[in-house]
Amino acid sequence: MPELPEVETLVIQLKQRIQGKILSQVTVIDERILESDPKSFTRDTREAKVLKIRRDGKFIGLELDRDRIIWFHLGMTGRLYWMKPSDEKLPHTHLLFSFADIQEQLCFRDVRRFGRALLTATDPESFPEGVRLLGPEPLDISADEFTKVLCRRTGRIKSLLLNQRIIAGLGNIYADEALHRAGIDPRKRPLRLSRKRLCDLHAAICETLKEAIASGGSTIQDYLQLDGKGGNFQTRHRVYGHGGKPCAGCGGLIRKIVIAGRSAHFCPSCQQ
DNA sequence: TTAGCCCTGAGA
DNA sequence: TCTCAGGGCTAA
Repeated sequence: MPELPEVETLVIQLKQRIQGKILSQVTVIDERILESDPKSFTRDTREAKVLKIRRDGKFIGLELDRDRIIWFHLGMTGRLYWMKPSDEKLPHTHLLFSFADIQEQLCFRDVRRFGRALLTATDPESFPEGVRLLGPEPLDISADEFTKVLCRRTGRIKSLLLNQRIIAGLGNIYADEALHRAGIDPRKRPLRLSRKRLCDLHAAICETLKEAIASGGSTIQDYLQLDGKGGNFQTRHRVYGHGGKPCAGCGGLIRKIVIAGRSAHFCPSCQQ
């Protein structure tokens, strides 16, 4: 379940390895992962130079010369990894990218195929809808803007944080963790939260995301960094995956409930 | 706003 | 063999 910190970690590592490099060949193994025509995906990227790597919410974009961008969304189990010529290709590997001057191949695999890849032009109108409709990045906006975005909404705070059109990049892990840090019950509606508490939530989100990026993200099931190493932030989770265990803050039991079809973990006494 | 669907592997 | 995990999309 790669969220903003996991995707940001990959983007940092991709910048170090492939920024400025030339794509020598792109191989489509399973075209079901593509939202673009497979033929043009390989044709229009061949011999292209990677000018820049960008992150928009949970999307990764490789900006190429020739006015093209390769977009990846990792869904739940999507991974980008390096494969040495001597390595055996992992099952469920759908795309291979070879670069001039790099021996290893960059691979895109996704066991559950919730992820996707596509090629677009560079004008924002051509971007994938998921990128075009993205809400603001939590780390880029002020507490005031964050409050404005949320206060008009009537849904439950947890569901709103997961909605990419409202705020970009949060998923189940970091929404639960930030709500716990801010002491807010995930079932609460923003209308019933004071401005001060929404500001606290914004601060908690930023703090959680920054710590997670510094830890290389959270490795729970599938997520690994480009070089196959795991992140470390999972050891600092306070509620996510801790249902039925004692809360580090008060010793009470952490509850796991379902809100709009998504699991939510929280401490009923610390979060009101 | 929310339920259901897609998809596959892990664990009961 | 069944249930669960969940990001994002669609339909109700």
